[in-house]
Amino acid sequence: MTSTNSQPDRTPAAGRPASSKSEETRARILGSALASFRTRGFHQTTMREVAVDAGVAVGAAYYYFDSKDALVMAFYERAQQEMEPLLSEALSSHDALERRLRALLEVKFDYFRANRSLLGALSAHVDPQHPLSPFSEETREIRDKDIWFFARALEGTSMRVPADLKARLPRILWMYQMGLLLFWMYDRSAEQARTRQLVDKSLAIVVSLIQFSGFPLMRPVRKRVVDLLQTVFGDEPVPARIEA
Amino acid sequence: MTSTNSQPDRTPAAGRPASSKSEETRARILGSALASFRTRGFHQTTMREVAVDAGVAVGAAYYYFDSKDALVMAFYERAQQEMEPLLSEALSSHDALERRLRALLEVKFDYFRANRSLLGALSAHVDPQHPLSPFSEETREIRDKDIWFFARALEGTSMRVPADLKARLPRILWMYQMGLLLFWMYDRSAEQARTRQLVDKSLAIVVSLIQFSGFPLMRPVRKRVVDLLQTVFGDEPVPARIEA
DNA sequence: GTCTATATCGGGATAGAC
DNA sequence: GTCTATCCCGATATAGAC
Repeated sequence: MTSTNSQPDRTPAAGRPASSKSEETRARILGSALASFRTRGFHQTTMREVAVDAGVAVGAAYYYFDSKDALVMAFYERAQQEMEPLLSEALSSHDALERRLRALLEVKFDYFRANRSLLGALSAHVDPQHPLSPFSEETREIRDKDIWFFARALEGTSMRVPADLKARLPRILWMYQMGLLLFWMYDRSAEQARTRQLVDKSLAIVVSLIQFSGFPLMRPVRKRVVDLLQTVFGDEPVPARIEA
Repeated sequence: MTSTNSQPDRTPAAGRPASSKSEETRARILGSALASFRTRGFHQTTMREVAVDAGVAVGAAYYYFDSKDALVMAFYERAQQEMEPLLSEALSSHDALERRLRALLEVKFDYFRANRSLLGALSAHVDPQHPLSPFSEETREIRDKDIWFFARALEGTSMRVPADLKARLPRILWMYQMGLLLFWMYDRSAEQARTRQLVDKSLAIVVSLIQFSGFPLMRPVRKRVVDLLQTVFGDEPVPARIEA
């Protein structure tokens, strides 16, 4: 759980023109792995099963994926890639901040609905040193792309947000999203009704807070909070847009 | 990581008069395990090593502890037990809420200082279904005892806290503490300076918030927050004092 | 380059002899 | 209560077929 070199791996875009055959095998292995993860959970799934289900030898599975964890990483990457257009669309159809944020969240929940347990395997890693952690160096690119959508959600709205807070807000909102997803993953209530309530109630509060933050009276409080945020997150700026 | 039956295990208090010899072996195994966890980390430590260091066979180690995880659970229990008197003392030497909370936190940080990596192994489990999770049924007793100290911290101070919030606050403060410990575990700054800053700044804000919460003007905001808390934590009350 | 087959190793966990 | 032998699995390495 500590050292798992999930190498850059052989993505289609990585080199020559996608060598169809190989890509197909890779996709089949990833597919059978995800299916197994979904039905039996990450830990119950063995690489031997994955290989058999995909109709290849164990060695082939390891040829394409450096480790079991690398399969999860591949899922993570694929998810981000597939969600990007959906997230862009979500933003373009709403103006008010609350609606925009909600739209982003809904894309995530919809996309991950079928993979709740899998997501659990991922978020089991809090340690930023672990490659699969949402806070690791290895997942930075994915994370930054995602944070960027929260920056866009803020940009595109008419609400005025103080500059000092605005610089921190995308990352905070991303954290807020992660918290919601975490709660959702382990929400045992029917149809995750509790998560739904949590989203409604917390979103309203979050947006109010952002609104209030601009009031002159709130300035001293805001300064203290921004200072706190700086302590937690350091000086990392909002990631610049990474061109696809 | 999903199913790990760490059974109630054979604690001295569990049955006959402590059968000294057996207890001694058990303690030796736990001791060598913790030593290994500290120096080499949880994952690098093998049960074979633990057994050899304790001068027993692997099977013997498994006779006393159902799994490697059970060793961590034993550590968790022992920690709670050993910290209780220290926590009581911390409370009895301070009056102001901020001082009382800080004193509780300091006991935790001091106690766990030598075991930072070990604590990491524990908190790797967010899933409330996992026995070792700080939110699991298996750790409920330990958790409840700990939450109870936050209730005491609130009780013993002169600050007036609205009843609706007061009922929720001990659990919230416990969560706050868990967040701080989590940050601390992975804080790579020298001497965990960042955690120290985080404690100082956040504690001031937390106490201010509690103070403000009683202002009549804050009532509507407070109601919304309390409602939110209820959604997250359900109706679980502050645990009653469990008599030792 | 893509894949099979197979062997080996380390490590958690267990069964059964003593 | 304790030990030995064993099992299973993830990971890795290698030899070689195509």
